[in-house]
Amino acid sequence: MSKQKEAIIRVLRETSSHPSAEWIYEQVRKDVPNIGLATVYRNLRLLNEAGEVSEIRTSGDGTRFDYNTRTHYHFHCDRCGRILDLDEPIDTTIEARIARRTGLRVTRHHLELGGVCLDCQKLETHTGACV
Amino acid sequence: MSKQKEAIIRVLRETSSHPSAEWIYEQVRKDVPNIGLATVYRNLRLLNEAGEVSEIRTSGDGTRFDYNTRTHYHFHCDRCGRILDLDEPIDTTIEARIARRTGLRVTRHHLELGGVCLDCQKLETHTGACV
DNA sequence: ATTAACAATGATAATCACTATTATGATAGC
DNA sequence: GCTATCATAATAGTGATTATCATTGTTAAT
Repeated sequence: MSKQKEAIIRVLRETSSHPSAEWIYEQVRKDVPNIGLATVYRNLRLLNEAGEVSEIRTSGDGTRFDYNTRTHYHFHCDRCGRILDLDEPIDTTIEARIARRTGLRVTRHHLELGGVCLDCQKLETHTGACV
Repeated sequence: MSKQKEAIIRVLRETSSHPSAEWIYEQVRKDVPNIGLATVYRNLRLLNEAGEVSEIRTSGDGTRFDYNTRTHYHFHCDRCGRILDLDEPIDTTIEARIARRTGLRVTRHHLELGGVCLDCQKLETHTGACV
């Protein structure tokens, strides 16, 4: 466990957002100024393979990382690109159900909702923009 | 509507797979041999913006395209990368439900299951590979 | 038919996110 | 102290996608 890896985990743990590798890099630089971007990518990949973080591939923006590896659902704002956690209850039967019906081996599932977040809706009202 | 755009749509309509831009490019070249790769990308982007095709961003493999723009759910094989359509019934209430509960404006949702497809499972048996 | 206006193309350069390479520095066992 | 090991920093490289731009259709008016 290098100080770089530690710093990356600390950044991930202390944010409730779902940051990109680039953003994580910027934050970690405050702790470890001469860290390389490749180190961030490498450790994020290793952490993902070890199941300590999970990758989120969004529609439109790049790859994001999540310290919370338990299955949960996401909302993606098409305006600002932010990802929010939803507290929608997890469908615990769908993987087995589809596996039984189709024969596929199902090991994960993810639900993504999309639209406009509260902040971006407020912004519309203030500016009078019509969408 | 150029003959290039037409050919791209034809390829998309005639395949049940969820092809990458590169694959579409290879197919369209049979019709329009000297089409440029950039033209394929440009038209795919335009078609997506016009809502005539939809982009699928997978975990691991690149962007895929789907001529079917009606909401439906996908299965992503983590071995071969193929995407299959599921005939799981669509949850028609979730968008409104979450919108009501959270205030978010919800305009779309997508469910992705992941695991190992039938072909890749067969392959395991034949080779005796242990996963 | 000719021209003008304009949209779409093909070729290629550039960009972006990410990965491989390589030489270096820290750490631990001998 | 010396060497093996491992993660690192720096940088070059890769692959997918996008921007640029001169050229080529395409259409409409003359």
